[in-house]
Amino acid sequence: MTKCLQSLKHFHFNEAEEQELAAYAKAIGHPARVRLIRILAGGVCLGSDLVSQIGLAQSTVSEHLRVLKEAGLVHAEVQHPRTCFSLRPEALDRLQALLKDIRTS
Amino acid sequence: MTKCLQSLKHFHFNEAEEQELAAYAKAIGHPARVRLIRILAGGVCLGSDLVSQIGLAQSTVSEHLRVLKEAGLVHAEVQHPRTCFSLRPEALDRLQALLKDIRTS
DNA sequence: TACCTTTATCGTTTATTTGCGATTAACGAT
DNA sequence: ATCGTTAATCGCAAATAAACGATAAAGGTA
Repeated sequence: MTKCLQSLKHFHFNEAEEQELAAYAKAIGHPARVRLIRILAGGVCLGSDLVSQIGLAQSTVSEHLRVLKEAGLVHAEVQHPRTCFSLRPEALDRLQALLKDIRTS
Repeated sequence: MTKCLQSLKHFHFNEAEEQELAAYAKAIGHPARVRLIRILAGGVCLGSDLVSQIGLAQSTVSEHLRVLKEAGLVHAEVQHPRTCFSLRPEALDRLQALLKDIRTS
């Protein structure tokens, strides 16, 4: 009841970390992007292969990959005319650390 | 390069788990909801206190709480006229497990 | 130079999300 | 029975996201 009011005083919210966590989560918050991440967890992959694995238009997959790139979860290395996509494990590490911290913040 | 094509064969995606992970992530994917979760990680809290902690309208906070409830991350116990909100740690456990599994799926 | 392949971007449509004020519902207390 | 308090819901506007087809860009190759 008042337990809450007490503990609130001690919060010094790290707004930057909150936004960081929210941004990661938002990027992962779509089934197609979860699938992309899972595929990439198995190793690097060309965009065209990702497109054929996922039942979505090439432009749609490209957009999902852009979101993942922007969030720092995925890396793209262009080797014309292809692009080699890979997961950035540090990003997942970071996300897991943020999630863990949330429980003791 | 072809590494991807090889590994793709072995995937038997668990679509249910993908959607589960995406749903959790989506719910967390907003700074206000991250903050709500962080507050609740410190203990149960009344809605009115949450509203005053977050600089948003009561209806907006209520909606964010609804999203978190719907995702199973938060529990609400009505004690009229108040409601006591609390975190559901099992949900965070589950989310962390799903995230961990993503790397070895 | 003119193709070919692959990915990114554009333009559009539709759906979802966010945020707010106003209202309603629920019930305990007066 | 009325009042007060608190949270949920409604109705709306604005912003953002999702998806697609079409087009463009970027280089290698013939």
